[in-house]
Amino acid sequence: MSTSPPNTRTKILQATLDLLFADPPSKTRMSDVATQAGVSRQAVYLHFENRTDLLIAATHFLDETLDTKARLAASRNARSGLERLQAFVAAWGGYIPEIYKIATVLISLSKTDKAAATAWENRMQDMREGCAAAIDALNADGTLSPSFSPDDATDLLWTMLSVSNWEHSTRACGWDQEKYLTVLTLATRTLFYSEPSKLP
Amino acid sequence: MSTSPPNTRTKILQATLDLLFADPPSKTRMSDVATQAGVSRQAVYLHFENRTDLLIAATHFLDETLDTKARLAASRNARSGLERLQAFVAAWGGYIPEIYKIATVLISLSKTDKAAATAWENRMQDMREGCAAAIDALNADGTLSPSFSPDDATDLLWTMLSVSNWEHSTRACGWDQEKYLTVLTLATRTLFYSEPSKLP
DNA sequence: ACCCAACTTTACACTGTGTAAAGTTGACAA
DNA sequence: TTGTCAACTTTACACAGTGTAAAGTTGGGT
Repeated sequence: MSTSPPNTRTKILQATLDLLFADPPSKTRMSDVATQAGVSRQAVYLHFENRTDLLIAATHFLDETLDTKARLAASRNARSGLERLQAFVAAWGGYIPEIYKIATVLISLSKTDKAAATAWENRMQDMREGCAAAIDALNADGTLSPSFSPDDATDLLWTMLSVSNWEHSTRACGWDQEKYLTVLTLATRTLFYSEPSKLP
Repeated sequence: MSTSPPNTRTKILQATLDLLFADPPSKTRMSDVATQAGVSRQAVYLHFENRTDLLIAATHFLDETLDTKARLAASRNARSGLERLQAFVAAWGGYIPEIYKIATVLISLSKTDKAAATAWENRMQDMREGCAAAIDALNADGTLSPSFSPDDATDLLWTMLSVSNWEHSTRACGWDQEKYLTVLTLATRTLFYSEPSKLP
């Protein structure tokens, strides 16, 4: 609804994302953000306590523009457990590239900054719930592989869909996004799905 | 053979490892290392160009004391492809906790430091060869799952055995080392091994 | 007695974060 | 019209950590 003049706070958040997703990659120092936003460095500190605070706010800001929740909720419409698993892998796997850059910064801040660590942990816990829901759906269908308990399957799926795995797949392995999705869909299916037995 | 008086270089490297693996965790600034080694901060710069150089040297130093090569070579004695896969998972999986701390530092330096990135990449490429050898052994036995090409299987195994996956498993998932090994052994077996067909 | 290499001491440049405080400006109100 | 207030700018500085520079010190070998 609102195409009103962007206030300074919004300009700063947008500038942060612009820099974070810039190609070629650029630094995201407080002064870079300020320059990009066309305000003074001090103005940034007027709106955000510190760099971590800014980056966490930028993450939320990005969520809004990406309509994160809606996209991840799509897998809830699947009819079977397997469908739901695959829809979740596709949704989350497709989402990662769009948050990758800021996720990386947040993760690396997490090592020294409690607030960043908590912010990232919360997102990862949300994501784990998606994993749990997919595994539970398989389990309800009776098509969860007997090799894994629901909890272990959830954790393993959670691990396999981590941002760092996506990074490794697309950087170190050199897979493109399509290949990543193909392989992960197949791998998770192989790991967690087993044909329903004929017996009741 | 040599229990000769440790020279300064060795004292510095040992001090670096002491700090890196200290519990509770401690900082590893150049001054911390110097203090721990009982030398001046400048002495550290006399032996190592910069912090990255020091940490890479410490990694090699750790390799020597851990006899890395020998441990990872053990899987070469396995008789079947499956045995070899499982031996490799066990060997590498058991190795990760011992290099985890320094690996983390090297990885985080990699983001800004070309030398650190190269050093870590080299190690990961060595590790990938172990993955490839295990997958090739399966393939030679005719027990590699037809779902994956040898290359894809190698990359996927490589990804699953990454340090960050170990970190996620033992931190976020809260698995202990034994559970990590159990789950990964089972998961890699499920993914990559298939019963030999009866037909020739 | 001298020298040299290895080390220490002191001091400083540089980057980036964060704090402090005084100045500017433009909108809105009395 | 003047005043005031919030948002912003400008300038300046403290602090941590890396890395450089250069002048001491010291102890073993010749």
